[in-house]
Amino acid sequence: MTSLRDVAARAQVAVSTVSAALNGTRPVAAATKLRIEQAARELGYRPNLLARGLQSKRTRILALLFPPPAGGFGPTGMGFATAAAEAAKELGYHVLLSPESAAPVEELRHLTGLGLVDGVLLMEVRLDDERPAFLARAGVPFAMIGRTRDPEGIDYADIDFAATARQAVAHVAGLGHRVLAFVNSPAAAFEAGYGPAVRSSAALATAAREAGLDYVDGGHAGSREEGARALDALLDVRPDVTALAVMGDRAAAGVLAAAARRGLRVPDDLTLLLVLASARVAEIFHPRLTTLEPPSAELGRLGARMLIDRLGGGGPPRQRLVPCRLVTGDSSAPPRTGAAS
Amino acid sequence: MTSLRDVAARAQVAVSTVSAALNGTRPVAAATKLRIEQAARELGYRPNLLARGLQSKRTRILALLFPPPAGGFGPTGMGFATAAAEAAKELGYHVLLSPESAAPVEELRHLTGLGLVDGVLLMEVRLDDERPAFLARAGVPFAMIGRTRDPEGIDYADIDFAATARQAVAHVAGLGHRVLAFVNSPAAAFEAGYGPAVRSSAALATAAREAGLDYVDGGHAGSREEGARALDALLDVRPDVTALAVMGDRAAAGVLAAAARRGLRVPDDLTLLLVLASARVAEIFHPRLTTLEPPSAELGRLGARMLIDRLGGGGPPRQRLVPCRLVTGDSSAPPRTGAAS
DNA sequence: CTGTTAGCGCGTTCAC
DNA sequence: GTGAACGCGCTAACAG
Repeated sequence: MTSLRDVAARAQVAVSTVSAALNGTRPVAAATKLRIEQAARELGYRPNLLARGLQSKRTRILALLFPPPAGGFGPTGMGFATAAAEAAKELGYHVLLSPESAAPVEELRHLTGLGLVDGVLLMEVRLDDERPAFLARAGVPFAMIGRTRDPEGIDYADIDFAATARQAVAHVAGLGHRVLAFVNSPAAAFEAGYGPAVRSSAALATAAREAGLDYVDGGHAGSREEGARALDALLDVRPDVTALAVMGDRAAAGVLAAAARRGLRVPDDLTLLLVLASARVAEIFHPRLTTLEPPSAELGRLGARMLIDRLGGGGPPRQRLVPCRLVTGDSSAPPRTGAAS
Repeated sequence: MTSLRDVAARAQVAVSTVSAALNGTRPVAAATKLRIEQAARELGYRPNLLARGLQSKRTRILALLFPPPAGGFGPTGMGFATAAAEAAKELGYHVLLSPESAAPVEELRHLTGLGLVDGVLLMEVRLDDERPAFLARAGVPFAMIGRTRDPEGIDYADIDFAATARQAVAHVAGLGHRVLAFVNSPAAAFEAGYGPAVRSSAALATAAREAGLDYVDGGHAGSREEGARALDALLDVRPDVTALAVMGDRAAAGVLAAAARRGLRVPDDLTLLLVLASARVAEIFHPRLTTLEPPSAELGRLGARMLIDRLGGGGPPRQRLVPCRLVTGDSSAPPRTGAAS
């Protein structure tokens, strides 16, 4: 562990001069500066982050809070995390992975009290999330990936559900469909106020109406079995549905299975859209599903950048909405003529 | 930010006494101790990790190194990370997420030079990985999730490929199959010495031989297209193959598609096994695939524990192998009588 | 049993 | 342009 002092000794200068030379805090003669840099290089000097943080009150460490394993999107969580960590690294920051327990606020109080992190990045934000309120009150800088019901004044990056829904509707309407149904994530997620669950259905309904399509609520499903039941229930009531969006890969698998069981072929008899799943996952379905891929990496990056900018100073809150990417698979096609009543 | 001094002032004692009382470093009179604890509670005191780390040379922070996004297992990476972070938290440690760039060793040199982390947890270890050697030389404590070709003397937790392969072979042999083929991950991964790719095929071949089964090398595939081609190539040469293990979900999707195209039904005409994919993923296939689910969470936990134990003191290196869990889906069945020549 | 002192490695005043 | 001194919050010596 070579320290500033070692470098100073080797370069024959005072410690403070080395600090100044390396940080550019104050002017240092070119010659001595060179000597110092050389000495630092030879010794493989690395500033001790702890000492620096202790002194400067800035650790350049961000906490990334993520919920218990089973929650929400699943695989895409990793996308946020790695992208955020990478973006942070580019800006000279580190990311601390903080798994959340049952008592998120207590957890946060503890974590932020340690003086270890400069700010917090929130994932899986619910509409009425209590964490933002706590952090704001505690004066801890933070940003959200996702957003609360009323996120005014808070930095966040979230999916642009409205644009995404319009995209989806345009896709199916362009193919000639007149009716769009949607099977949402499990009721529990919806009732918990989980953003994507609540906003997806609302946005799809609105977009469909605006485009003159008939929107049908296909209920909720989380498992394969529930997905199958959802399709059955849906078609029993609305046999005129020719296009269906599904949130959640397992539910989609169930829908596909139930469709096959009913003798419906995808995409000939039914157009299927996966909502908020990666193209990688959409591709393992048969047929390959058309999907609205969430911009996980982009959101992670944005979240990290926003938070770091915020640490740097004031400025108005930044709020970014990014639409999903429509990746066309083999599950979309024009409706069968005469399928609708 | 309330500090030790504040607590000391409030409790009318010296700073060092507070430290001692809170850490149990040295005996403190019960009465004063109580007073101190009360004061600390009232002030909401949290020890500053930076100051503590600076003094004690132990930050209680672990770095979790993970490779660039696209690599290896994919989704399961998150399993390692969250489990490791949770296990660490239970033991009073934090986990720093460190994305790895193209120059892993330089990266490590930098990271460990910062004095920020006590130890390093390595993921996605290759057989001839250079990182363990560097860390050992640098005297940085570390543990691996996965293992090198010769991991003697190093702490690691890895998949028990031999046991997993025996399990797979027993499964198909128990159904009556006599021939087992294996489509491995992309050639690039194999040639890079990526542990799971290399060890899976070797273990399956050995296990098959021991059980008296015929083992057939089905080549490599990473994408859906490659998976399809792999099946075609395989069956052209060995039409007697009735059981097939595939590593990688996209490749498996291709195999399934190619099988359908050839008029082969799964599981009636072909038994399909997914290797090293989560049950969650296996479930979205149609039919539900039988899978060997990697013990990601368990490995993450073990890795974190081992590393922390190592920091605590010496002791012999701990090396743990954990088999995958066989989750039976709807893709395994007895071979069609007369299918083999 | 408790208080005083020193120092972890760094940045930042100040004098010079 | 440079150096000496102080303090960030904490732990670990040593006195008392």
